[in-house]
Amino acid sequence: MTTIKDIARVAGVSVTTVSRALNGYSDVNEDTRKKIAQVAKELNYSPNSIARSLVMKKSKTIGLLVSGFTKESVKDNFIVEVLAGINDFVSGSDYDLVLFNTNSSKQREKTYTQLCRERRVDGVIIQGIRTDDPYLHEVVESDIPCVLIDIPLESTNVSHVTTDNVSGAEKAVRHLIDQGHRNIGMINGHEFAFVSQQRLEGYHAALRQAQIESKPDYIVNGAFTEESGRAAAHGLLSSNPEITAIFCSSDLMAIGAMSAAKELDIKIPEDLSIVGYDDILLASYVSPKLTTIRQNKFQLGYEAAKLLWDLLTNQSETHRMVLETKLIERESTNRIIE
Amino acid sequence: MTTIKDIARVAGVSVTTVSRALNGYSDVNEDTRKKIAQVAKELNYSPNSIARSLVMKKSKTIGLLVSGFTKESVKDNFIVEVLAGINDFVSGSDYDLVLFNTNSSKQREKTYTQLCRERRVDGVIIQGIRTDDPYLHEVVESDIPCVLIDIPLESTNVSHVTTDNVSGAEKAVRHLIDQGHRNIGMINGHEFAFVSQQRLEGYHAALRQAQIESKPDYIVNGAFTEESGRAAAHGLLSSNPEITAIFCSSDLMAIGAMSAAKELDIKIPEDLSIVGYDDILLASYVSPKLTTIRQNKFQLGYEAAKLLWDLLTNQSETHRMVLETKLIERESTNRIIE
DNA sequence: GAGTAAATCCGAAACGTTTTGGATCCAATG
DNA sequence: CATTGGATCCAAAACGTTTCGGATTTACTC
Repeated sequence: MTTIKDIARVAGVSVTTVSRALNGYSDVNEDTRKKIAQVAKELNYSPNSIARSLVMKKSKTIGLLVSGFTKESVKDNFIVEVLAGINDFVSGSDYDLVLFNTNSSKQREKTYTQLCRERRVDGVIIQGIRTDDPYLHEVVESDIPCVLIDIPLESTNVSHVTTDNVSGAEKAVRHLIDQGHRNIGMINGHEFAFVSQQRLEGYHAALRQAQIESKPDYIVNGAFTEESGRAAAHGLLSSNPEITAIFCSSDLMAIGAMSAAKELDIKIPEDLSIVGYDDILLASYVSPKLTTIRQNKFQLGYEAAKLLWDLLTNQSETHRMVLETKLIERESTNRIIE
Repeated sequence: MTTIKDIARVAGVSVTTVSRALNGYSDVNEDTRKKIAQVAKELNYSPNSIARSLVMKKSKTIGLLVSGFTKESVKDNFIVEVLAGINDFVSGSDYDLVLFNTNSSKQREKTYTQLCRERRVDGVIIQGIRTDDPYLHEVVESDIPCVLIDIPLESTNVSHVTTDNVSGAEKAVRHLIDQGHRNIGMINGHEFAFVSQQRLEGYHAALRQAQIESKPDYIVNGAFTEESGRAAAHGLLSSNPEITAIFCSSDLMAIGAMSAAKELDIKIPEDLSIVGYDDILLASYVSPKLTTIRQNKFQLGYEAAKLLWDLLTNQSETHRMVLETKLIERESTNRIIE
C-alpha cells in the first residue's frame, strides 16, 4: 500500500507538500501539483481514511441503529424503504453508513453509546427502538449528534423526523365515519411506541368530532405483527359483534385482522371495513386490497439523513420534520349496508 | 474523550501497561489490572477503534456492495433478506458492516476498489452486480478478500455463494412437464446475470430429458422487473397462443406475467400455468398464489458472511457454497386440461 | 551468595495522515 | 540598497493505539 511518504520520496518533495497538493491547497505550485498527482497515480495511491480520521477527529461515517433487522421483520418492508431513503441522501454526501448490530444478544453487552463512541461515528440515526429501551436515553443524553425516527425528542444535538400520526389516524377513522360506520374498533400497536399513543389520540379525536362516544372495549393492543393483529381482531369481533369497522395501527395487523375475519366468516368489505396504516407493499397485493394511510417511508429516511447532515454541519435551523400522510382508498372499506 | 494516556496518568502506570491490561495480556499483575479497569470505568473510557485500526492495519469492518438499493428495488425483498442473513452472522463476530453507495452517479467516479481501499475494509461482500459491470473484475483481481453472491468466480481471496440455479430451473420446468404441459415458454432475466444463463440451461435440460424440442421463440428476455415480465409475457402469449405454461426467472416477472395474462383474458391456472423463481414475500400474497422455486435468501447472506469470515481468518478450506432450492407448489400451476 | 527464571513493568517507535508555524527565494517597491 | 510581500515549500508535532525489546524486581535453586 503506497503512502504519501512514498509519493514524497519519488516526487522529491516533503509529505506536507504532497498532502497539501492532493487536498487542493493554494500554496503549491501548479507544476509540482501535477507532478505529485502523476506520481500518485503511477503508484496507485489510495488515501488512508483511517489515518485521516485519527488526526481530523472525524470519521465521516454515520451509524445506523435499526432494531429488528431480522429474519422475521422482512415482511414489513418499512425498514428497507427507510434505509433506501437514508442511503439515497447519504450517497450524495461524503459520509458512509455503518450498520450496528442491535439485535444480537452478544452485542447487547455494549450500549449503543459505547458502540458509537468506539467506532467514532460522527452521528447516528435511530429507528425502530421502543420507548422503554433502556439505552435510548443514554444515546440522547450523550453528545453524539443523533436523529430519531418516530420518537419525538429534541435537543441541541438531537433531531427527529416522524409523520403526523394524529391527523393520519384521524383521516382513517373519519373515512370510516363518512361511510356511515358508528361502531369502530381499533387495533393499536404496543404501548411502547410513540406512534401508538398518537394514533390512539387521532382515533379519539375523529370520534369526538362526530360526537360518537368511544368505548374502551373497542380498543385492543397488538404488537404490530400480522399474528398479533389476527388474535386481536379475533377477540374484538367475537366479543363485540356490533362492530362494523376496524382501524389498525399497521398494515401488517390489518392483514392479520383480515384473516381473522375470514376465519369468523365475516366478509370484507360487506360486513366489515378495515383501514390499515403505513401502506406497505403488501397492502395493494392482498385481497381485497387494503385501504390504508400512506406514509412516505422513503422520505422518512431521506429527511432523517438530511437532518443529521444539518446537525453535523451546524446548519440546523430546525430539529424537527413532520411529514404528511395520505388516505389511500382501496377495497377493504365500504359504505355501511343497513 | 478520555484516552489510554489519561488512564495511565491517573492509575500511575505507563500506557503500555494500560493497553496490555485492557487487552487481557498475561504480563500484568491482577491488582494493577483491577486498578486500571476501575480507572477506565471512572473516566468513562471508550477505546478509539480508529487509532487501533491504524496501528493494527485491520479495520474490523466488512464492506457491503449492493447495487440497486433504491426506491424501486423495494418490491423485491430479495436484497433485504440477504442483508438480514449477512447481518445475522456478522452480529456474532467482532466486525461491523459498512454500506457503500454504488448507485449514486457521484460515487461512480470512484471504483469499488478505491472505495474499499480508502475505507480500508478488511473484506467485501458483493451482491446484485451485473457481469458486465466494468468494476467487477477490478475488485476480484485486487487483493481484497471478497465474497460474491450469485457470481461463480473464485481465487485465493475470492469466494462465492449461490444456489443451484440449473437444478432449480429444472425442477420448475419438470413440474410443468409432469402436469402435462408441452408448450412451455420461458421469461428469463437479462443476459448479464449468471443466474439467467444457468436457469436457461436448466430449462433446456428439463425439456431434453422429456424429449421435448425447445423452440427459440419460446424464450424471451426480461429485466427481472414486474413491468418487463408483463411486457415479455404479452409478446410471448400473443405470438405463440399454443403456449400453456411459462417459467419465469423471477417472481417479480412472474407477477408481471400474471397481469399480462389477465389483460389478454387468459385464466390462471386453467388456461396458463406459471412458475416463478425466488419465492419472494409477494408470491404467497398475490392471487392466485404463485407456484415458485424457493431459494433461501437469508441463508445466502448468512453463508456469504461466513465464507468471508473464513477468508479473513484463513480458515478457508473451501471457497464455494451452493445452496439447494425447493419447489413450492401453490395455485398458479395446474394439470393441463385437454 | 551467585545465578537463573519468572513476573511485572515501561520507553519509544510505529501506523499514515493533517496542520502549525515558519523558512526560503524572488520580484517589486520605495 | 533595504524592505516588503507573495509564492512555494518544509520540519515536526499531533491524533490514540499496539508492540518490540528490554529493564527491574522477586523468588528460587544450587
